[in-house]
Amino acid sequence: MPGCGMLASSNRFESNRFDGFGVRTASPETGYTLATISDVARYAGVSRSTVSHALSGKRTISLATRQRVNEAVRVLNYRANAGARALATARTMILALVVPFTPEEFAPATLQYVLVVTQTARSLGYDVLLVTQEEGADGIVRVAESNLVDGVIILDVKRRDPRADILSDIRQPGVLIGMPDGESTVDCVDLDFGAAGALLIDHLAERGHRDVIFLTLPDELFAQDLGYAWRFRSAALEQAERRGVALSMVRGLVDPSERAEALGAALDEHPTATALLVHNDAALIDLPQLLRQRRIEIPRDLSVVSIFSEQFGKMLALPYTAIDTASTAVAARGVELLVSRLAEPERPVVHEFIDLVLVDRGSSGTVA
Amino acid sequence: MPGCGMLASSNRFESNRFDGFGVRTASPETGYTLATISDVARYAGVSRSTVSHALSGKRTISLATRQRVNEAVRVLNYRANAGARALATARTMILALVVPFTPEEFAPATLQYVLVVTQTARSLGYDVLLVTQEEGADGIVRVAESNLVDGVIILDVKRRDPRADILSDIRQPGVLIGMPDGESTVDCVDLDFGAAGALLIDHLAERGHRDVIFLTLPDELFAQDLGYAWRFRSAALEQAERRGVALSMVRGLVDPSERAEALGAALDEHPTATALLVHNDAALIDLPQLLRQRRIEIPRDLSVVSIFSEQFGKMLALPYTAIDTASTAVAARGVELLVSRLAEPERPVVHEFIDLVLVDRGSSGTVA
DNA sequence: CTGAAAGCGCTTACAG
DNA sequence: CTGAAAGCGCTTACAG
Repeated sequence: MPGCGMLASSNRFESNRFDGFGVRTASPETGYTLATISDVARYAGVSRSTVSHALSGKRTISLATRQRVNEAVRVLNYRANAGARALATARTMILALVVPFTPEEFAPATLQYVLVVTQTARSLGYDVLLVTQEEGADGIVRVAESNLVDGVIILDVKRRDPRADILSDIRQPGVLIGMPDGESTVDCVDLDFGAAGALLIDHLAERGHRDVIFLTLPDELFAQDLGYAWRFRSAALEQAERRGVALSMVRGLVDPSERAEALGAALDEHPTATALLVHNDAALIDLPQLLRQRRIEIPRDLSVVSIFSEQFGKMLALPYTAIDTASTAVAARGVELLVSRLAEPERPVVHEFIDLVLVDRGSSGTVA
Repeated sequence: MPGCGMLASSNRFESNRFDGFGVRTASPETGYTLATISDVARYAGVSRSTVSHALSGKRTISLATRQRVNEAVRVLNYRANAGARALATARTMILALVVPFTPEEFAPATLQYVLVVTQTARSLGYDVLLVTQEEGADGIVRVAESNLVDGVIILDVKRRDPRADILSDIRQPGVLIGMPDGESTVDCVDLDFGAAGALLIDHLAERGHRDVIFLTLPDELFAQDLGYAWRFRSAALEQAERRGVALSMVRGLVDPSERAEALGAALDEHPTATALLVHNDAALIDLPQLLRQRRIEIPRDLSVVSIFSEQFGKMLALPYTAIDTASTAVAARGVELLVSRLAEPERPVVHEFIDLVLVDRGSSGTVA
């Protein structure tokens, strides 16, 4: 198809006739070319710098000129070329989001983070580029060093996270959604999973529970050094010790059939337990059935408290008193922190916890 | 912090001394600037065009020169600026992925599509930019007209999808992961949900089942005009008619507590049914419990066949004979189609179905 | 309030 | 086999 290449615009500037602009042709078959800032300037009868300033608002433009520019933009359907703008400003308005791919972890929560990060970023003027865990640290370096992104968001932060170290090697700022151990030099935000574990123990202790089953995440997630897993468990164990609560720890399993069986066995082995503390989304799927099978009524026979995301709870109608993991708030705040650092690179590093909210759904009773 | 701005590189080219290159300084505190192709050219003692060609391999370069360039790239840690490259080539090597945000739909499948799309794109040299459904059609137009992306991938395709129409308004090609009604002018790939519905009916009919409960997706998803929902249901109904199978349709519900109750009621209301056909992820969560409660044994008392993704099945250990939705294959193929269209814009449009695979897990028995 | 010009960092005909 | 130069489409000091 000779002579109709999409970039065949070499002589677009030769003519002064207004039909020479790079507007769309009627037929998409013939190809068309997008209007550039030069087209707009010519149509409006002003300079390119005036167009640029009129659109950015970075200097005062007379009303008449501004209107002419806006009209030209409208007629020519002009939109600034992202690459050219990025080159000129050294900002891409794109954030990288490093998405975890942890088969042992539960998908609904992960998707929620991805969606909220993207929406929040958009509301602040940024787009989101995905970097898969598969590509890992290399991916972060790649998109950073090629100046493809202005900042990096990391999910599923580990206590000792190599990806956090990489952030200090690159030009762009980053934010951790999750809390690493020690004094991170990068902004981070998370739910306070330690406080959450302690709070749930307190909740049970105050109601007289002294014999509690603690159903944790599968070992595979602890092996991945995930901060939220470790912090919740450690704090729950410590607080139980402090409050004189006997905590029988039961490890969650990844395999779904073994998973339910192990949980059932744990229930059977601890007939004296008056409460169940659950930090394990997968187990929450199995739990209702297991309790019903055993004719265990909540909270009469057993109190149950847990921690899960609002979305997950709604999906399954989980009727348990629980702390909301607040994934929406955490993810949104993470993006805000990153964007604020972009605006003010020298502001002090913040390590922020989102407020804990315990939703009482009546699944915890009092022991005499 | 005067004099240490990250872009303070204006006189980088004045000096011929080799310490003038834009390599990183030891301390990240002082800021640093990335090496450009000019730095590499100077270090290697060649022209910028030679560097460019040596790296792209687009023309033959003498071994000696190539080695010098590679060494310079290594020493200066050079990586091409994405924006500059995009501007010069009119290609960004980024694909837009329009992610659905359908609360009624099940998250695990959606995340799987996102992950596979991203990984496949990477393996073909592309990055993936997320466009949320929230921003909708405007988002597609925005990233396309600003030349932020080279192509667009659309998930959760509707039978009559306005986003598919938008694809013909933009310069970039698109691909639909899902099948719209009619002769789409854009490439699309999907599982053949129509054939899937018919195949499962055949499977039951061949085993003598004549009285079958058909548990469908919630009305909310049909209301969204989702192609896979409609096609599966229509085909199942038609094929049942053809094979003389009485199909009692039970609508899935979104609310999780009503959902299980309604399904239980349906089971009770159809005691003569010998089989259950399920196209509803959420219902599959509730099903094991409901069947156990009623002491219904599979396949002795009831045959169950379904359709779900491998990932979802694994998560719940679903022991049902079922068609695999093959989300991995579908998503990967979608990206391949888009990239192949990028390479060959004039190739004929393809509407492709991924092969159906029915996995027999022994949950369907024979009726005398 | 506005314009001419330089520059961002690449690629790619063009010329040798 | 290699280089000088133009050009991609923006923004932003600089000058008036």
